[in-house]
Amino acid sequence: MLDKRKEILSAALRLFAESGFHGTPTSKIAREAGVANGTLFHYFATKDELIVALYIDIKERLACHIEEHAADDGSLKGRLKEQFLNALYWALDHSDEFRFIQQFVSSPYPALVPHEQIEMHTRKHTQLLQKAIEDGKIKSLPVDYIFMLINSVIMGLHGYLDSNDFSKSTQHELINETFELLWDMLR
Amino acid sequence: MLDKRKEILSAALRLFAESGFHGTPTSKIAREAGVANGTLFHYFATKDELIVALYIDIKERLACHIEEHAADDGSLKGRLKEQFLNALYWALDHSDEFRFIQQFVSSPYPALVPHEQIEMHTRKHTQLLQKAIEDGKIKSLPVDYIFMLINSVIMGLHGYLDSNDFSKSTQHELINETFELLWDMLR
Amino acid sequence: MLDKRKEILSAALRLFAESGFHGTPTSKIAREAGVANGTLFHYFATKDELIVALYIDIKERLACHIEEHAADDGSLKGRLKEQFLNALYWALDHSDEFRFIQQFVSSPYPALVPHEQIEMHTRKHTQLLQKAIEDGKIKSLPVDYIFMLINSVIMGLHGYLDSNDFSKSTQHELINETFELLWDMLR
Amino acid sequence: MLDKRKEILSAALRLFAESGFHGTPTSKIAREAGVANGTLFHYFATKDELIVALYIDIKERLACHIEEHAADDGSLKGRLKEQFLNALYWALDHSDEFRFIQQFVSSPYPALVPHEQIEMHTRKHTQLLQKAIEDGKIKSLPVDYIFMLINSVIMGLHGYLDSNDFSKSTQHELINETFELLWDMLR
DNA sequence: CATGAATGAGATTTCATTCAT
DNA sequence: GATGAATGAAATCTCATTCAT
Repeated sequence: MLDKRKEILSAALRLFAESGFHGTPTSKIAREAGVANGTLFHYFATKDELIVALYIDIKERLACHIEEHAADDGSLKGRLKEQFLNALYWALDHSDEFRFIQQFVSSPYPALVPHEQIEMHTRKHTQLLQKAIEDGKIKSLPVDYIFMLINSVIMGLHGYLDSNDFSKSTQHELINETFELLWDMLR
Repeated sequence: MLDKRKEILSAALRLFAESGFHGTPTSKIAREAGVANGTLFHYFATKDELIVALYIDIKERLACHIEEHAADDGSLKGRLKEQFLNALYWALDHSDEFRFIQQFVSSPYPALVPHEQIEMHTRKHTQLLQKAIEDGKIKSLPVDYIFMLINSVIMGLHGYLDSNDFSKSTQHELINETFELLWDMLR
Repeated sequence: MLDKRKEILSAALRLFAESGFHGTPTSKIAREAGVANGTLFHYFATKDELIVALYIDIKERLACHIEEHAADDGSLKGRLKEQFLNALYWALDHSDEFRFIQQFVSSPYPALVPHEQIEMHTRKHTQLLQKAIEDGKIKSLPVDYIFMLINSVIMGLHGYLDSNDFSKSTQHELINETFELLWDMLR
Repeated sequence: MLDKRKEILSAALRLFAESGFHGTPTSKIAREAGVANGTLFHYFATKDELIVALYIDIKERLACHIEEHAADDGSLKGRLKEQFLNALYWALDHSDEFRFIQQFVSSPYPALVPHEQIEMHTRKHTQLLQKAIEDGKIKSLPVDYIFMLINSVIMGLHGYLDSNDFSKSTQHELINETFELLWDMLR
């Protein structure tokens, strides 16, 4: 085994998505990760710390993904759309991660995350929006308000696609249409 | 005490919103409800059953609220707006209920709710949308898709209002504006 | 319902035989007997009292059965055989009762039964043996020793017949043969 | 402490014999064994599992005892007698074990013991009987039938000796005489 | 670093029993 | 007598965490 820390995070993610934070004992995580019970506590002092670390880990991976796939050329609308699509495709491909995040944000855990950590990740997304507002491309509304609207729609659309059983192409169509709706709304 | 069952549900709601399902022992719920430990299990065979019962209870109360405050006269847009406002004001006035629901839906519990129960509550809301589509008032898209979009925005906006500290009038303005954005988007 | 006390005893017997004393809650007994939870405690102050009452009840019914079916005429051997057969057939026809008794005697409950109660029932059986010894029909050994031997064989044979699946006639044959073996041994 | 598992089994045996399975809380067993409450469940997943494990443990120890003390030379009768005496003396010296076994077999627990486990232990005893039948030393009856008869008498005699207060020599005499009675019966 | 036996506080649940109606 | 909601002590079992090896 190359990296026990990663094995633990990966096992934890799988199990948390399946049974929730409290339905998943640390012993089960350790077993699933192929390490001893106590080893988990070498890497994460407490279960809470593991959960928060997993949250940060996922957020970073998501940010990387969006950054990597950002088509830097093109119009502002095109770049925003790119982000929107990337976020959704990532979510569809990483439903464990997505369920974990949802669980996390509607739990008392976020209080344990250093505030700047959260800022940092959202900053990246809001920068583009900020520019779009300043350029008059979209309505002049508070950035975080717009960010919230877009985010909500992403969450909702993901849930919708996840619980229905659409074909890849139907999914693609719906995602595109939804972005257009959003764009019309914000323009 | 008039109704111990209600006392238990009410105490559970308060504590779940505060500390989460698993951060709240049944013993604390019983104490807070002013009943004996065993009494809780007289009304709810398991803690899980209590959680599901609470979910259904809240959903019913929300549905009643929206129904009661539905302005039956007026345009379709007016009636939809009424529902939108009602949902949001109810959520703002019942933040415990709202946090509970959020926790609930992003947990493994929904699997325990009989499917028809869920249908029943959404049906009421979708009927009006269905009519709006048929009358050509809003875009011809799947009802549940539109319902999802509206819902997402309600959830997001609630979270936004909840975490900022706006005055009542600013809140009102934001809610109205948001509805108008939504309406433009769907029209 | 004619006699709630009897209904309770009857339900208790069935359930005790099935799940043991401690695997059977009083609430289940009450439900099965078709009476309210608290009613059980009108008739039996405690669960222990119910168990002991049931033991005495069964012992009395067994004694009655043996007495009723005692062929008073005939040889001593014939009368003993009659008792042996009656005991076994009763046991085979009343396996719940038999399992209850077995459970009872290998539990701490017998300590709660007034000693004379026990004496009374055995007296009836030992009287005939006493006479047989005095008449020189069977070996001159302590009565309670012989009683123990016979009893043991009855218990063992019952278990044997119960766990195998013999036809009625094979059962009958085995019972007869066993008595003859016993008789030869004691003669 | 050398072996916590053994300490737990030993404490459980003592307490079960004294107060029955259900009169003995696991917490008391742990305390008596000098281990923490949770340690018990490290070795035995449930209380039931502990009870079954204890049963198997005792059965094995009994089988070992009988095997070890088997006088391999001598006549068939002599060897059978040896087994009979060994079983009885073991039972008299291990009354806790014996009471436990009695309790166990007249409870719903035997259903939890894998069938082959039971077979295995009885096999050893029945082999000698099988041989005796084949050699024409004892009556030609089913082996398990004869085994049952002998067993019943052992159980009964043990109870008899246990509840009376005989001297060692009287005990010895009774055991010998009983074997002779049995032998005459089976011969 | 890694292990996994050991811990013990605490959680859920059961159930004999009481008592107001 | 009969009821069944209410009780609360106690039982079983879980699990995050520690620590000697």
